[in-house]
Amino acid sequence: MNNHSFNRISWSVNIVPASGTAGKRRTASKAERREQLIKATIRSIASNGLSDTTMATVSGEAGLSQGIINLHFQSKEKLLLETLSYVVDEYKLLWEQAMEKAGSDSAERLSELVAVDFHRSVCDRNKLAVWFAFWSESKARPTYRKLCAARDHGYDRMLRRLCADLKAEGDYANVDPGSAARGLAAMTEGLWLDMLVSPRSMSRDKAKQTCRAYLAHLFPRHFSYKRAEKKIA
Amino acid sequence: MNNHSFNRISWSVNIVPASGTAGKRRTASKAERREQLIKATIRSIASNGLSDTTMATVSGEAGLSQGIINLHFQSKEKLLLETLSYVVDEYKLLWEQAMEKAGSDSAERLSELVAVDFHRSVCDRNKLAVWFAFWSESKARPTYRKLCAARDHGYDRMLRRLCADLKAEGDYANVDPGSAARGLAAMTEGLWLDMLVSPRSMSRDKAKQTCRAYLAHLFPRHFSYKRAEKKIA
Amino acid sequence: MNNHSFNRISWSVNIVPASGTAGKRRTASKAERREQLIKATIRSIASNGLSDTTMATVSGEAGLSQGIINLHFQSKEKLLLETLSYVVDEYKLLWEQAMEKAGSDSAERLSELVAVDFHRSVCDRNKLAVWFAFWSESKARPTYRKLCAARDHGYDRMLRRLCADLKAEGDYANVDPGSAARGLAAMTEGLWLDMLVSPRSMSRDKAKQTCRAYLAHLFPRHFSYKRAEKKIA
Amino acid sequence: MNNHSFNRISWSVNIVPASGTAGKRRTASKAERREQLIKATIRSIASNGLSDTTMATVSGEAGLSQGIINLHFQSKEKLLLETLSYVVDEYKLLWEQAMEKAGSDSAERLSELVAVDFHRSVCDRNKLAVWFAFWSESKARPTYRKLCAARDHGYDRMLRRLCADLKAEGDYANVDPGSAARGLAAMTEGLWLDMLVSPRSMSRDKAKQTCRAYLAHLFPRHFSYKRAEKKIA
DNA sequence: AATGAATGAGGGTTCATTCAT
DNA sequence: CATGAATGAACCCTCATTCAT
Repeated sequence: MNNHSFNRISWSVNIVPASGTAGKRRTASKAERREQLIKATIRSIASNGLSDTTMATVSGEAGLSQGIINLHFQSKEKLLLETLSYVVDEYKLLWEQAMEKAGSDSAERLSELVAVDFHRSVCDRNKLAVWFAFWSESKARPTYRKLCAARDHGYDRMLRRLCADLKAEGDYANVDPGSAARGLAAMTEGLWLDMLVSPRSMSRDKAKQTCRAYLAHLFPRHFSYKRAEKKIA
Repeated sequence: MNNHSFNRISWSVNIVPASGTAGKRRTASKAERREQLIKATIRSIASNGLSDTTMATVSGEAGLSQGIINLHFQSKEKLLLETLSYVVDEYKLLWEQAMEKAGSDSAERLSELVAVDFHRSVCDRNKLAVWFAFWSESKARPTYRKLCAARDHGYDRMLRRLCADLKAEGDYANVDPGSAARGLAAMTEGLWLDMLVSPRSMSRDKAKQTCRAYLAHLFPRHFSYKRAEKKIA
Repeated sequence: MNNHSFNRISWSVNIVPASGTAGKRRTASKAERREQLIKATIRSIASNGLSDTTMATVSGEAGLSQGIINLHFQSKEKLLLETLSYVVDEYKLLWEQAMEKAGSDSAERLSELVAVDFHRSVCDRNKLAVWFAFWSESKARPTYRKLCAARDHGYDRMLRRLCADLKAEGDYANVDPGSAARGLAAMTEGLWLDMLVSPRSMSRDKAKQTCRAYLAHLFPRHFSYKRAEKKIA
Repeated sequence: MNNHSFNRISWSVNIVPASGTAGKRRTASKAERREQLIKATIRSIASNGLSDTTMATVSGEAGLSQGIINLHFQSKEKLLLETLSYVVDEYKLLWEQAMEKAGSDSAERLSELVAVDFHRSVCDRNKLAVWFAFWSESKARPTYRKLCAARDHGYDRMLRRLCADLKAEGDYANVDPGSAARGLAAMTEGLWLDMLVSPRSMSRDKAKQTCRAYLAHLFPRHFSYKRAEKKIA
C-alpha cells in the first residue's frame, strides 16, 4: 500500500468500475484484489454512508461474492481500517511528493501545498466522504483518530514553518504564524466539507481561490489578489 | 420540537444526565420525554458513533426501556431526524437571537456572529459529533442534507452582506465579499472539526482568535490584531 | 437450575413437546423459557447430533423464533454449557436423593445406586446422547470435562467406600475395592453406551441385571444371582 | 482402505506427524495420500472435536492444501466415513489376528481378547476420541451406527461363546454367559471412556487389571486374582 | 404511558466445495 | 496431481420493531 508511484496514484483517481481491467479474472494478484475491494469500499461509503456500508454493499460494488472480504481482510473492521489507511497514505504521499518537487522558495512551497489540497485526486467527493466518515466517528473510535493524525504531525508543522518564513521575508508585523497556519488548515477542511455537502455551490477551483485570497491578505507581497495567483512566479 | 425559548436552550447546555431532574418521573410530559430521548441520542452518537448508535444505546443512555423510542418517535429514522433538527434549530435560534440583540453596526454584527459560532453551547463536543455525523452521511441521504442547509440559506447570505457592507464602509479594495464570506464560513467549520477531533490542540478560545485574526487581516480598520478584539468596541 | 424438587424432575422426564403446557404464551417466566430451550436442545442433540445442532434446530424444536436463544442465553456456547449442566445437575440430584433415602446398610445403598443409574430418567436416550456428545468433545474442550466431573468426585468415592464396606462385612478376601468400584462404574457407562447405540439389544432392565450379576459375583453373600435381586432385603 | 496387512497396521500405530517420511513428496501414491489425510482427520477430531473439525483443520494438520480432500475423498462426509472405517477395520483386524494366533484354549482366547482391547494401538487416545465421536452421533446418523456395528456381530458372539465354554469347562453354575459377555463388553467400553476423558486416573494397565479382576471373579478356576493374570499360563 | 419478552430480517463470518492454474 | 482464490449457502448473532401486559 506504500510504494505507489505518482503516476499510479494519478490513474487511481479514475476509479476503475467493477468490470475494469482486472475484472473478474479468477486469479488476480492478492494486492490487486485488495485494492479493488478498498476502492469498492470508498465508493460504498460515499454512496451509502458508513452506517449503511455492509459486506454486501462492498462486495456488490466490487462485483464479487460475499465471502471475498473475509478472505482478503479477515473482518469488516480491518477492511475499514485499511480503507482509511489507503486514503490517508495516498494523501500523505501526494503532499510529500509536492514538497519534494517544489523549490526552496517558501511562497512557492506554500502555493504548492494549497495546490495539492485541492488536487483533483484529493477532492474526489468519494474520498472526502471517507475522510469525514472517519473523522465523525473518531471521537468514538480512537483507532480512527490515530490513523487520521497524518495531517497533523507533518503537515501542520510544515505549514507553520512556511508561515513563519514568509513573515520574516516579507516583514509582516501583524501576522501570527501559528494563527495563520491554523486558519489555513481549518479553512481547507471547511472547504472540503463544502465540496462534500454542497458540490454545486463549491467547486475545487472556487475553493482554491478562496484559500489564495486568504494568503493574499496575509502575505500581500508574496501572493496577488488577481485570480489570486502567486505573485511573479 | 421547534419553538424552543432561549432560556430552555440555555439550560439545555448543561446536559442533564440520565437520572436528572426530570428523570424517571412516571408521568413526564410528551415533550419532556422526547427531549430526554433526543439528548440521549446526542450523547450516544458522540460516544458510540452514528454507526453504533442503536435503539438500545439510546434508551439505555436515557435510563428508559427498549420500546420507549418507538412509542415516542415511531421509528429510529425519525428519532435521528428529530435529533438533527433539534441541533440545527438550536443553532439557528442562537444565531438569530444574536442578530436581534446586535445593533445595526456591521462590524459589531459580524463580531457577534463569530461569538455565536464559538459559543459554548454550539461547540459542545457532543453536538459537534452530531453535526459531523450527519454531514458525513449527507451525500448518501438527501434528507440530512436538506436539514443541514440551515447554515446556508440564512447564515451565508447574511455573512456575505456583512462583508460587502464592511468593504464599502472601509474601502477595502482587495476584499472580495463572496470569497471573504466563504472563507470565514469554511474556517469556522474547519475549526469545529479540529475541536471535535483533537480537542486538546484546539480550544474554543483559540478557535475564536483564529477567526478574528482572519477578520483583522481582511478588515484592518474594523478589527484589531491585538488579541484580535473588535476595534474600539 | 438447582432447587428442583424430586417431583419436578420426575415430570421433567416426560418431555413436554413444543406445544406443551407453557406453549407459546407470549410471556412465560424467564426460568420456564430457559428450561423449554434446554429441553429443546437436548432433543436436538439427540436427533441431529451435536455437530448438526444449530440455533435453528433448537429454536425450531422449541417452536420459537431464532433470536430467542441469544435473548435468554447470550450465545450458543452458553446454551450448550447450561444444557450440559442441566443434565449433570439432574443426575447428581437424583443420586444424592437416592443416597438420602437409602438406609445405612451398604448393600442396600449400593443397590439403590445401581437403581438410580438405570432409572428411566437417567437412561432416557436423549439425555444419554447429551452425555456422550459432551464426553466425546471433552478432550478438545476442557470446560466440558470440568462440568462432567460430577460423576467422579462424589460418585466414585462413595462407590469405593461401599465396596470397601461390603468387603469388610462379608470377608471377601479376593475383592479389591478400588478395582470393584472402577469396574462397576465403567460397566455402567458401557451399558449406557449400549442403550444409546443399540437400544434394541440393550434395555434398561437387561442393563440393570448385568450390573447386579456383577455384584452377585463379587459379593455373593450380599447379592443373589436369581434375578440378581439384593439378597433377603 | 480395507486390505491392510498386519505390518502396515503395526507401523500405523506410531503415528507419523504431518511432516513424516512420506511427507509432502509431490507424488505420493493415492493410497498413501488417503491414509495421510485419514490420520490427520483422526488427530483433528481428537484435538478439535468432531464439531470443530473442518476441511481446513484436517488439511492443515496434514500440511497440505485446501482442495486436497475433495480431490481424494469427494466430500467431507466421505472422509469422515472412511476415517471411521479405518479405525473400525484396524480394530477388527487386530482382533481377528489375535484370535488366529491364540490357541484353541478358551481361557487363553478370552485373555487374548482382553489384551487386544487394551492394546496400545486400540487405546490410543486419538482413536478413542474418534470412536466416541461417532458413537455419539450414531443416534442421529444411521450410517455411523452401521459402521460401528463391527464390535457387535463378530466380537459379541465370540465373547458369548467363550463365556459359555468356560462355564461348561469350569462348572460355574452361577455364571450366565450372556450376562457375563455383555458385562465384559460394557466394562471395556466404559474403561475406554475413562481413558479418553480422564487419562490421568485411568491407565491402560489399570484398565486391563480391572477387566481381569472381573474375569477372576466370574471364572476363578481359570483366572487368578493375583495381579489378575490368567491362571497357570 | 411504559415495559420488556418476543420476533425475524439482515448483519458479519465460516466453511464445504469448485475450478483455473 | 496439487494448489489456493473464489464462491455462496448456512451459520451465529444483532437489532429495529411489535405487542401482551
